[in-house]
Amino acid sequence: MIIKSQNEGILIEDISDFNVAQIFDCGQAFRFKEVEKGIYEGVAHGAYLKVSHVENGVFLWPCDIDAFENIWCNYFDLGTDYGNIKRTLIEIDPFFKRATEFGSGIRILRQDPWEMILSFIISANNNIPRIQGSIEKLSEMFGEPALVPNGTLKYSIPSPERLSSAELSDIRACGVGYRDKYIKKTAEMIVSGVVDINKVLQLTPYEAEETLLTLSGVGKKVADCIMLFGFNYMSAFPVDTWVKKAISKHFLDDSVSLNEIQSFAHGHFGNLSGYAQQYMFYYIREGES
DNA sequence: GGCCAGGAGAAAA
DNA sequence: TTTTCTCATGGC
Repeated sequence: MIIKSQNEGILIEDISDFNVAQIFDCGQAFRFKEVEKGIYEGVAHGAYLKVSHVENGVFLWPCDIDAFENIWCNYFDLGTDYGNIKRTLIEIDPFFKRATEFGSGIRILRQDPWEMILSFIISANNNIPRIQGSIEKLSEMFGEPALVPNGTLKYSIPSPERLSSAELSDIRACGVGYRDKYIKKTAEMIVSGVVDINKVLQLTPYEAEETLLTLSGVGKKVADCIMLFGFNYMSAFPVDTWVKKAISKHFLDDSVSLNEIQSFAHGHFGNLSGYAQQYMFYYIREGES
């Protein structure tokens, strides 16, 4: 991997296991979207970025060396060897030969914990386009405006403080339905200090999950997504309807309970569970007919 | 018009 | 403790 600063951006040459479309379309991030063919745009950790494949690598802009080192290198998890992870998963089960070839450029982003909490509360019994729309509306209504280089306005994810003092009807107007009260109450719990999300990383995976489960609108599956995408506990294995389909088709039988799937994943994939889950999710949703 | 979407929470068994 | 019902909303 070679990093070069040019044209008000960063060019990453000789990068492997990186596919922009797969990274942003595999259901882990909701605020990056394709604005032109092959060009994705979004806001993360309070910064604005465009990403695209170019002839000899991946180009990030607008971005200087400081922003790359402080934000984006970590955000895209560039320090992790995904080739090694894929080889290990294939050794564990040959199913992953197809799944990792299909999603060969997937990476688990390192996202903002609060953004993941808000996003995945909204995700419950919902679909991805609507989740994206709701988050965007919440950001426009309650977030802070940030001027981006092309002159348009982008908005940050609304803070817990702002949402805790918002009217339920205004939150619901963003299309979140009955989840309005979950959002407000969870925001209140974080503002009041009942749950300190800054201390979650000091906890064991079990303690972290127990803590997240006390938040309103956060059950087992949502907690696992927050663990995986917001705090990067790679032992987390979120089981949604798609992963349940994949597991019952390729590994266990049809009538397995969520607990059985969890223990199966933990036993087979261990600390690679989060990676395994993401290759599986992307493959079952977009790869298999 | 019923079913589904990256389910959670409360009631009922 | 486990199972069942209800909860907005839009797309098909």
